[in-house]
Amino acid sequence: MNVKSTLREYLRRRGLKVTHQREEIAEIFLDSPHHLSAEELYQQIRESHPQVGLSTVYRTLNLLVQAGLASRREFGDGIARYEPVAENKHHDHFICVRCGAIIEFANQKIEELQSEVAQQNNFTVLRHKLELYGYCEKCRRRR
Amino acid sequence: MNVKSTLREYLRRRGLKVTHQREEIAEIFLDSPHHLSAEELYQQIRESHPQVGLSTVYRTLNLLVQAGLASRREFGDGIARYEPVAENKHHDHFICVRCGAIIEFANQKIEELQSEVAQQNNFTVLRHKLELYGYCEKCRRRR
DNA sequence: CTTTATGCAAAAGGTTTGCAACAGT
DNA sequence: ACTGTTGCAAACCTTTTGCATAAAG
Repeated sequence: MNVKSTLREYLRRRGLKVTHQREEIAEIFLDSPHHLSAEELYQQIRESHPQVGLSTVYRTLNLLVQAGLASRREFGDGIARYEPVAENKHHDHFICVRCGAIIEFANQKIEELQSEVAQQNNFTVLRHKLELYGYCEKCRRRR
Repeated sequence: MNVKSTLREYLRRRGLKVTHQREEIAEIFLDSPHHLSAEELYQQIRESHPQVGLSTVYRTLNLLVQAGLASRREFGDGIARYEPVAENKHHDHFICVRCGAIIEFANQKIEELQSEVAQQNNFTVLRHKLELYGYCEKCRRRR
């Protein structure tokens, strides 16, 4: 709902149009588990709105990314995933190499580390991605 | 050269063949700046060996990854990059969002952080990727 | 000789785009 | 009315694959 109104504002500010499709896609995007691919979002949409096209899903996701409301990630399988940009809730990802589970975690020290490294190297850091690959709790036992 | 001999061993151990193409690709892979895409490697190869096909480059890169000699990375533009796996020299990446430069850096604290987070969440971490996105030294001035 | 690799072209798979019909402002 | 958007199909781009030929062991 917050994303929806922010998107509306974003669209109006640039003379773009607030369409049903965009609103629907934004809504489903919000209510879904994180790390949705375009195809998955498309399947969800078509349950309630069978006429929506896959291209519109892609176009709207790109729009959300441009508006800073979504971020696009690639975890190495060639399929892009999108997730809402939560204002104050940055998190990172653990990816299980055995079962493929993607688990979020947050760690305060990462922020410190980030600015420290940035200073050392004269970078201005806008954002970061940290991914840990290994075995999740279940899979480490079964290994 | 180390990669080349390790690759040779890897191939022999599984009854695969040591071909000119594989040796050439491994060699160029070594001598090149990091973060090479398959296409870039292909262009390099063809300067000295115009008969080599792009599929062979892909196949050999996959081989190198399977052998643990290369790692495949995706930085968000849909093109996979490959880099040699340096045994004891883990590093991470800074990506400039303005000029696209990819700069490596290393930070010891990352390792500590990693095991800490792993413990907290009951993961077994095999490897990690940390990417910082922002402005590099040049671009932050010109901004 | 037998088996695996190569190069080419074609296929795949995800994502983007051209265009005529359509909807928002 | 005007301008931007949609859905469809086709195009695109990177990566993979099938197959006949070539090279390695």
